[in-house]
Amino acid sequence: MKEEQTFTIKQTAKETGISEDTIRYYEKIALLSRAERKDNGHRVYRQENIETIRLISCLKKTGMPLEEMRPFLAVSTDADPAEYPELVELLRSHRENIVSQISSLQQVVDFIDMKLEKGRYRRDCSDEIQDDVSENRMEESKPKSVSTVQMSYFSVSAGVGKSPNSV
Amino acid sequence: MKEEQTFTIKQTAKETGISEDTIRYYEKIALLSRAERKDNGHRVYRQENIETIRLISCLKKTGMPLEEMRPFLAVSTDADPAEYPELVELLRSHRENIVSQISSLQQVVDFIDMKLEKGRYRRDCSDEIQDDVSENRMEESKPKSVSTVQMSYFSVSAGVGKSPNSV
DNA sequence: TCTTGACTTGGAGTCGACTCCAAGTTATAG
DNA sequence: CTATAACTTGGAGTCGACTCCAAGTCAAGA
Repeated sequence: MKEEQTFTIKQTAKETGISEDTIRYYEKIALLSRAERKDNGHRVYRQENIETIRLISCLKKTGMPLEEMRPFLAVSTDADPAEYPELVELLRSHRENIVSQISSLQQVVDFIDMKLEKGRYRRDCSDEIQDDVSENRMEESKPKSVSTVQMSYFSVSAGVGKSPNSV
Repeated sequence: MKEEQTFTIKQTAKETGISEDTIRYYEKIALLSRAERKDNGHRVYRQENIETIRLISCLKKTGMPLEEMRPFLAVSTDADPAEYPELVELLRSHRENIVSQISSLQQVVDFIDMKLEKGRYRRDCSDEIQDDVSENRMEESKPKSVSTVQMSYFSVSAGVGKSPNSV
Protein backbone atom coordinates (compact mmCIF):
# COMPACT_ATOMS: atom_id res chain seq x y z
CA MET A 1 0.00 0.00 0.00
CA LYS A 2 3.00 2.24 -0.23
CA GLU A 3 2.36 2.09 -3.99
CA GLU A 4 0.88 5.54 -4.09
CA GLN A 5 0.37 5.66 -7.84
CA THR A 6 2.46 8.08 -9.75
CA PHE A 7 1.96 9.96 -12.96
CA THR A 8 4.17 11.09 -15.76
CA ILE A 9 3.97 14.68 -16.78
CA LYS A 10 1.90 13.66 -19.77
CA GLN A 11 -0.61 11.87 -17.60
CA THR A 12 -0.64 14.75 -15.22
CA ALA A 13 -1.34 17.13 -18.04
CA LYS A 14 -4.19 15.01 -19.22
CA GLU A 15 -5.46 14.62 -15.73
CA THR A 16 -5.45 18.28 -14.90
CA GLY A 17 -6.11 19.81 -18.29
CA ILE A 18 -2.92 21.85 -17.95
CA SER A 19 -0.40 21.32 -20.69
CA GLU A 20 2.97 19.71 -20.04
CA ASP A 21 4.70 22.88 -21.06
CA THR A 22 2.64 24.87 -18.68
CA ILE A 23 3.28 22.49 -15.83
CA ARG A 24 6.99 22.77 -16.47
CA TYR A 25 6.58 26.50 -16.66
CA TYR A 26 4.87 26.56 -13.29
CA GLU A 27 7.75 24.62 -11.89
CA LYS A 28 10.20 26.97 -13.58
CA ILE A 29 8.68 29.99 -11.91
CA ALA A 30 8.46 28.00 -8.69
CA LEU A 31 4.73 28.17 -8.49
CA LEU A 32 5.00 24.45 -8.17
CA SER A 33 7.82 23.13 -6.12
CA ARG A 34 10.35 21.08 -7.98
CA ALA A 35 8.80 17.76 -8.82
CA GLU A 36 10.49 14.55 -7.82
CA ARG A 37 12.52 12.93 -10.53
CA LYS A 38 13.03 9.37 -11.46
CA ASP A 39 16.52 8.05 -12.01
CA ASN A 40 16.33 9.11 -15.60
CA GLY A 41 15.40 12.62 -14.59
CA HIS A 42 11.76 12.39 -15.58
CA ARG A 43 9.28 14.15 -13.37
CA VAL A 44 7.05 12.09 -11.14
CA TYR A 45 3.72 13.34 -9.91
CA ARG A 46 1.40 11.91 -7.33
CA GLN A 47 -2.17 12.65 -6.43
CA GLU A 48 -1.09 15.39 -4.08
CA ASN A 49 0.66 17.28 -6.84
CA ILE A 50 -2.24 16.84 -9.13
CA GLU A 51 -4.50 18.43 -6.56
CA THR A 52 -2.16 21.35 -6.32
CA ILE A 53 -2.19 21.80 -10.06
CA ARG A 54 -5.94 21.59 -10.03
CA LEU A 55 -6.05 24.26 -7.39
CA ILE A 56 -3.96 26.49 -9.59
CA SER A 57 -6.23 25.81 -12.48
CA CYS A 58 -9.19 26.59 -10.33
CA LEU A 59 -7.76 29.83 -9.04
CA LYS A 60 -6.87 30.75 -12.57
CA LYS A 61 -10.53 30.49 -13.41
CA THR A 62 -11.20 33.13 -10.84
CA GLY A 63 -8.84 35.39 -12.76
CA MET A 64 -6.15 35.34 -10.16
CA PRO A 65 -2.66 36.07 -11.50
CA LEU A 66 -0.12 33.37 -10.85
CA GLU A 67 1.92 35.51 -8.52
CA GLU A 68 -1.02 36.00 -6.24
CA MET A 69 -1.53 32.32 -5.96
CA ARG A 70 1.60 31.67 -4.02
CA PRO A 71 0.12 32.30 -0.59
CA PHE A 72 -2.87 30.20 -1.51
CA LEU A 73 -0.65 27.36 -2.48
CA ALA A 74 1.13 27.80 0.79
CA VAL A 75 -2.17 27.39 2.55
CA SER A 76 -2.85 24.52 0.29
CA THR A 77 0.13 22.42 1.22
CA ASP A 78 0.34 23.74 4.69
CA ALA A 79 -2.21 22.56 7.15
CA ASP A 80 -4.14 25.22 8.92
CA PRO A 81 -4.19 28.86 7.92
CA ALA A 82 -5.51 30.17 11.20
CA GLU A 83 -1.93 30.27 12.36
CA TYR A 84 -1.07 32.78 9.67
CA PRO A 85 -3.18 35.87 10.27
CA GLU A 86 -2.13 37.57 7.08
CA LEU A 87 -3.10 34.57 5.08
CA VAL A 88 -6.48 34.71 6.71
CA GLU A 89 -6.72 38.29 5.59
CA LEU A 90 -5.76 37.32 2.10
CA LEU A 91 -8.31 34.60 2.01
CA ARG A 92 -10.99 36.91 3.24
CA SER A 93 -10.17 39.60 0.77
CA HIS A 94 -10.00 37.21 -2.11
CA ARG A 95 -13.28 35.80 -1.00
CA GLU A 96 -14.83 39.23 -1.25
CA ASN A 97 -13.32 39.56 -4.67
CA ILE A 98 -14.80 36.37 -5.85
CA VAL A 99 -18.19 37.09 -4.43
CA SER A 100 -18.30 40.31 -6.34
CA GLN A 101 -17.04 38.56 -9.41
CA ILE A 102 -19.86 36.14 -9.06
CA SER A 103 -22.35 38.91 -9.00
CA SER A 104 -20.73 40.51 -12.02
CA LEU A 105 -21.03 37.24 -13.80
CA GLN A 106 -24.56 36.76 -12.67
CA GLN A 107 -25.38 40.11 -14.16
CA VAL A 108 -23.90 39.14 -17.44
CA VAL A 109 -25.99 36.01 -17.33
CA ASP A 110 -29.01 38.17 -16.67
CA PHE A 111 -28.01 40.39 -19.54
CA ILE A 112 -27.76 37.44 -21.84
CA ASP A 113 -31.00 35.97 -20.66
CA MET A 114 -32.71 39.22 -21.22
CA LYS A 115 -31.26 39.46 -24.69
CA LEU A 116 -32.25 35.91 -25.41
CA GLU A 117 -35.72 36.55 -24.21
CA LYS A 118 -35.89 39.62 -26.34
CA GLY A 119 -36.97 41.55 -23.27
CA ARG A 120 -35.63 45.04 -22.69
CA TYR A 121 -34.74 45.40 -19.10
CA ARG A 122 -31.85 47.29 -17.76
CA ARG A 123 -29.21 45.74 -15.65
CA ASP A 124 -26.38 47.05 -13.57
CA CYS A 125 -23.05 45.40 -13.79
CA SER A 126 -20.91 47.78 -11.89
CA ASP A 127 -19.70 46.42 -8.64
CA GLU A 128 -18.91 48.25 -5.52
CA ILE A 129 -15.45 46.91 -5.10
CA GLN A 130 -12.51 48.20 -7.02
CA ASP A 131 -10.63 45.52 -8.83
CA ASP A 132 -7.27 47.01 -8.06
CA VAL A 133 -6.66 44.57 -5.29
CA SER A 134 -3.92 43.24 -7.47
CA GLU A 135 -3.26 46.35 -9.48
CA ASN A 136 -1.79 49.46 -8.05
CA ARG A 137 -0.80 51.21 -11.24
CA MET A 138 -3.75 53.45 -11.66
CA GLU A 139 -3.29 57.00 -10.63
CA GLU A 140 -6.94 57.75 -10.10
CA SER A 141 -7.82 55.95 -6.94
CA LYS A 142 -11.15 57.67 -6.48
CA PRO A 143 -13.96 55.59 -5.10
CA LYS A 144 -15.75 56.18 -8.39
CA SER A 145 -19.25 55.96 -7.10
CA VAL A 146 -20.84 54.22 -9.98
CA SER A 147 -22.87 51.79 -8.00
CA THR A 148 -26.13 53.54 -8.59
CA VAL A 149 -25.72 54.28 -12.24
CA GLN A 150 -27.97 52.29 -14.44
CA MET A 151 -26.15 50.03 -16.76
CA SER A 152 -28.64 49.72 -19.59
CA TYR A 153 -26.51 47.20 -21.37
CA PHE A 154 -26.66 47.11 -25.08
CA SER A 155 -27.62 50.72 -24.86
CA VAL A 156 -30.36 50.88 -27.43
CA SER A 157 -29.19 54.09 -29.01
CA ALA A 158 -29.26 55.86 -25.67
CA GLY A 159 -32.94 55.19 -25.29
CA VAL A 160 -33.46 53.73 -21.85
CA GLY A 161 -34.17 55.58 -18.65
CA LYS A 162 -30.91 57.39 -18.32
CA SER A 163 -30.67 59.93 -15.57
CA PRO A 164 -27.60 62.01 -16.33
CA ASN A 165 -26.44 62.32 -12.77
CA SER A 166 -23.16 63.93 -13.67
CA VAL A 167 -20.77 62.42 -11.17
CA MET B 1 -33.37 68.65 -24.33
CA LYS B 2 -31.06 68.01 -27.23
CA GLU B 3 -28.32 68.78 -24.73
CA GLU B 4 -27.49 65.16 -24.21
CA GLN B 5 -24.52 65.72 -21.92
CA THR B 6 -21.16 64.82 -23.25
CA PHE B 7 -17.95 63.69 -21.65
CA THR B 8 -14.30 64.17 -22.33
CA ILE B 9 -12.14 61.11 -22.46
CA LYS B 10 -10.89 61.93 -19.02
CA GLN B 11 -14.37 62.08 -17.60
CA THR B 12 -15.26 58.93 -19.42
CA ALA B 13 -12.27 57.20 -17.96
CA LYS B 14 -13.26 58.26 -14.50
CA GLU B 15 -16.84 57.33 -15.12
CA THR B 16 -16.08 53.86 -16.37
CA GLY B 17 -12.95 53.03 -14.46
CA ILE B 18 -11.17 52.34 -17.74
CA SER B 19 -8.06 54.42 -18.35
CA GLU B 20 -7.88 56.98 -21.11
CA ASP B 21 -5.13 55.06 -22.76
CA THR B 22 -7.16 51.93 -22.70
CA ILE B 23 -10.19 53.65 -24.15
CA ARG B 24 -8.06 54.97 -26.96
CA TYR B 25 -6.63 51.52 -27.38
CA TYR B 26 -10.09 50.04 -27.67
CA GLU B 27 -10.84 52.54 -30.34
CA LYS B 28 -7.57 51.78 -32.06
CA ILE B 29 -8.41 48.10 -32.31
CA ALA B 30 -11.93 49.06 -33.30
CA LEU B 31 -13.52 47.43 -30.33
CA LEU B 32 -15.13 50.79 -29.87
CA SER B 33 -16.21 52.58 -32.96
CA ARG B 34 -14.46 55.82 -33.67
CA ALA B 35 -15.65 58.38 -31.21
CA GLU B 36 -17.04 61.66 -32.38
CA ARG B 37 -14.61 64.52 -32.36
CA LYS B 38 -15.00 68.11 -31.48
CA ASP B 39 -13.66 70.77 -33.83
CA ASN B 40 -10.35 70.56 -32.10
CA GLY B 41 -10.21 66.83 -32.64
CA HIS B 42 -10.92 65.88 -29.04
CA ARG B 43 -13.08 62.85 -28.49
CA VAL B 44 -16.61 63.32 -27.30
CA TYR B 45 -18.49 60.64 -25.43
CA ARG B 46 -22.12 60.42 -24.46
CA GLN B 47 -23.99 58.21 -22.12
CA GLU B 48 -24.47 55.63 -24.81
CA ASN B 49 -20.74 55.24 -25.33
CA ILE B 50 -20.17 55.04 -21.65
CA GLU B 51 -22.58 52.17 -21.41
CA THR B 52 -20.72 50.39 -24.13
CA ILE B 53 -17.44 50.83 -22.33
CA ARG B 54 -19.05 49.57 -19.18
CA LEU B 55 -20.25 46.54 -21.02
CA ILE B 56 -16.71 45.85 -22.16
CA SER B 57 -15.47 46.26 -18.65
CA CYS B 58 -18.13 43.92 -17.45
CA LEU B 59 -17.39 41.27 -20.02
CA LYS B 60 -13.75 41.60 -19.19
CA LYS B 61 -14.63 40.62 -15.67
CA THR B 62 -16.00 37.42 -17.02
CA GLY B 63 -12.60 36.74 -18.52
CA MET B 64 -13.70 37.23 -22.08
CA PRO B 65 -10.92 38.23 -24.45
CA LEU B 66 -11.47 41.47 -26.28
CA GLU B 67 -11.76 39.81 -29.65
CA GLU B 68 -14.65 37.72 -28.47
CA MET B 69 -16.51 40.75 -27.33
CA ARG B 70 -17.13 42.10 -30.78
CA PRO B 71 -20.30 40.16 -31.44
CA PHE B 72 -21.55 41.09 -28.00
CA LEU B 73 -20.97 44.72 -28.71
CA ALA B 74 -22.80 44.26 -31.96
CA VAL B 75 -25.73 42.91 -30.02
CA SER B 76 -25.24 45.75 -27.64
CA THR B 77 -25.65 48.56 -30.10
CA ASP B 78 -27.90 46.64 -32.36
CA ALA B 79 -31.42 46.10 -31.22
CA ASP B 80 -32.60 42.54 -31.17
CA PRO B 81 -30.33 39.52 -31.43
CA ALA B 82 -33.07 37.08 -32.31
CA GLU B 83 -32.54 38.09 -35.89
CA TYR B 84 -29.00 36.85 -35.82
CA PRO B 85 -29.14 33.13 -35.07
CA GLU B 86 -25.40 32.76 -34.71
CA LEU B 87 -25.33 35.55 -32.18
CA VAL B 88 -27.99 33.74 -30.26
CA GLU B 89 -25.77 30.71 -30.30
CA LEU B 90 -22.86 32.76 -29.09
CA LEU B 91 -24.89 34.22 -26.32
CA ARG B 92 -26.08 30.82 -25.24
CA SER B 93 -22.65 29.34 -25.28
CA HIS B 94 -21.14 32.19 -23.39
CA ARG B 95 -23.94 31.93 -20.92
CA GLU B 96 -23.01 28.32 -20.32
CA ASN B 97 -19.46 29.41 -19.89
CA ILE B 98 -20.32 31.94 -17.32
CA VAL B 99 -22.60 29.66 -15.42
CA SER B 100 -19.81 27.19 -15.08
CA GLN B 101 -17.43 29.96 -14.15
CA ILE B 102 -19.81 30.93 -11.44
CA SER B 103 -19.80 27.46 -10.06
CA SER B 104 -16.02 27.37 -10.21
CA LEU B 105 -15.95 30.57 -8.29
CA GLN B 106 -18.49 29.35 -5.85
CA GLN B 107 -16.30 26.39 -5.17
CA VAL B 108 -13.35 28.58 -4.50
CA VAL B 109 -15.52 30.53 -2.09
CA ASP B 110 -16.44 27.28 -0.44
CA PHE B 111 -12.81 26.34 -0.30
CA ILE B 112 -11.95 29.58 1.35
CA ASP B 113 -14.81 29.37 3.76
CA MET B 114 -13.78 25.93 4.71
CA LYS B 115 -10.23 27.07 5.23
CA LEU B 116 -11.41 30.00 7.25
CA GLU B 117 -13.56 27.79 9.37
CA LYS B 118 -10.64 25.48 9.87
CA GLY B 119 -12.86 22.58 8.83
CA ARG B 120 -11.42 19.88 6.66
CA TYR B 121 -13.88 19.04 4.00
CA ARG B 122 -13.04 18.21 0.49
CA ARG B 123 -14.32 20.15 -2.40
CA ASP B 124 -14.35 19.64 -6.12
CA CYS B 125 -13.51 22.50 -8.37
CA SER B 126 -13.27 20.73 -11.65
CA ASP B 127 -16.03 21.63 -13.97
CA GLU B 128 -17.59 19.53 -16.62
CA ILE B 129 -17.08 21.96 -19.41
CA GLN B 130 -13.80 22.44 -21.15
CA ASP B 131 -12.65 25.97 -21.22
CA ASP B 132 -11.36 25.76 -24.74
CA VAL B 133 -14.39 27.48 -26.09
CA SER B 134 -12.04 30.21 -27.04
CA GLU B 135 -8.89 28.15 -27.22
CA ASN B 136 -8.31 25.57 -29.86
CA ARG B 137 -4.62 25.11 -29.46
CA MET B 138 -4.60 22.07 -27.28
CA GLU B 139 -3.89 18.83 -29.00
CA GLU B 140 -5.45 16.58 -26.41
CA SER B 141 -9.15 17.10 -26.83
CA LYS B 142 -10.15 14.18 -24.69
CA PRO B 143 -13.19 14.63 -22.49
CA LYS B 144 -10.88 14.20 -19.50
CA SER B 145 -13.39 12.73 -17.12
CA VAL B 146 -12.32 14.47 -13.99
CA SER B 147 -15.72 15.38 -12.75
CA THR B 148 -15.82 12.67 -10.15
CA VAL B 149 -12.34 13.05 -8.80
CA GLN B 150 -12.19 14.48 -5.36
CA MET B 151 -10.46 17.77 -5.17
CA SER B 152 -9.19 17.73 -1.61
CA TYR B 153 -7.84 21.22 -1.89
CA PHE B 154 -4.87 22.06 0.18
CA SER B 155 -4.01 18.42 -0.05
CA VAL B 156 -2.79 17.79 3.45
CA SER B 157 0.21 15.72 2.49
CA ALA B 158 -1.95 13.32 0.53
CA GLY B 159 -3.93 12.39 3.57
CA VAL B 160 -7.57 12.69 2.64
CA GLY B 161 -9.80 9.97 1.27
CA LYS B 162 -8.09 9.49 -2.02
CA SER B 163 -9.31 6.61 -4.10
CA PRO B 164 -6.68 6.09 -6.75
CA ASN B 165 -9.06 5.43 -9.57
CA SER B 166 -6.41 5.39 -12.22
CA VAL B 167 -8.04 7.15 -15.11
C1' DT C 1 22.52 -1.26 -33.70
C1' DC C 2 19.53 1.97 -34.92
C1' DT C 3 15.33 4.22 -34.31
C1' DT C 4 11.39 5.74 -31.90
C1' DG C 5 9.19 7.93 -28.23
C1' DA C 6 8.92 10.07 -23.93
C1' DC C 7 11.08 12.81 -21.55
C1' DT C 8 14.85 16.57 -20.03
C1' DT C 9 16.93 21.53 -20.26
C1' DG C 10 17.56 26.52 -21.37
C1' DG C 11 16.12 29.89 -23.90
C1' DA C 12 13.63 32.30 -27.52
C1' DG C 13 9.28 33.68 -29.47
C1' DT C 14 4.33 34.87 -29.31
C1' DC C 15 0.17 36.93 -27.99
C1' DG C 16 -3.16 39.80 -25.63
C1' DA C 17 -3.75 43.79 -23.32
C1' DC C 18 -2.29 47.36 -22.12
C1' DT C 19 1.01 51.44 -20.92
C1' DC C 20 4.08 54.83 -21.99
C1' DC C 21 6.24 58.20 -24.86
C1' DA C 22 7.36 62.06 -27.99
C1' DA C 23 5.77 65.39 -30.87
C1' DG C 24 2.13 68.19 -32.16
C1' DT C 25 -2.44 71.07 -31.62
C1' DT C 26 -5.61 74.07 -29.39
C1' DA C 27 -7.83 76.83 -25.54
C1' DT C 28 -7.50 79.41 -21.64
C1' DA C 29 -5.11 81.94 -17.87
C1' DG C 30 -1.66 85.20 -16.38
C1' DC D 1 2.94 86.49 -25.71
C1' DT D 2 3.90 82.59 -23.30
C1' DA D 3 3.04 78.90 -20.51
C1' DT D 4 0.00 75.37 -18.89
C1' DA D 5 -3.31 71.89 -19.46
C1' DA D 6 -5.95 68.83 -22.02
C1' DC D 7 -6.06 66.67 -25.53
C1' DT D 8 -4.35 64.40 -30.33
C1' DT D 9 -1.39 60.78 -33.05
C1' DG D 10 1.65 56.78 -34.17
C1' DG D 11 4.49 53.82 -32.42
C1' DA D 12 7.42 51.54 -29.07
C1' DG D 13 7.85 49.09 -24.78
C1' DT D 14 6.21 46.06 -21.02
C1' DC D 15 4.27 42.32 -18.69
C1' DG D 16 2.06 37.95 -17.75
C1' DA D 17 1.43 33.60 -19.31
C1' DC D 18 2.36 30.71 -21.96
C1' DT D 19 4.26 28.09 -26.27
C1' DC D 20 7.66 26.49 -29.09
C1' DC D 21 12.17 24.95 -30.24
C1' DA D 22 16.76 22.68 -30.42
C1' DA D 23 19.75 19.72 -28.42
C1' DG D 24 20.38 16.12 -25.45
C1' DT D 25 19.33 11.65 -22.46
C1' DC D 26 17.43 7.26 -21.80
C1' DA D 27 14.72 2.81 -22.43
C1' DA D 28 12.66 -0.39 -25.22
C1' DG D 29 11.56 -2.51 -29.64
C1' DA D 30 12.58 -4.08 -34.76
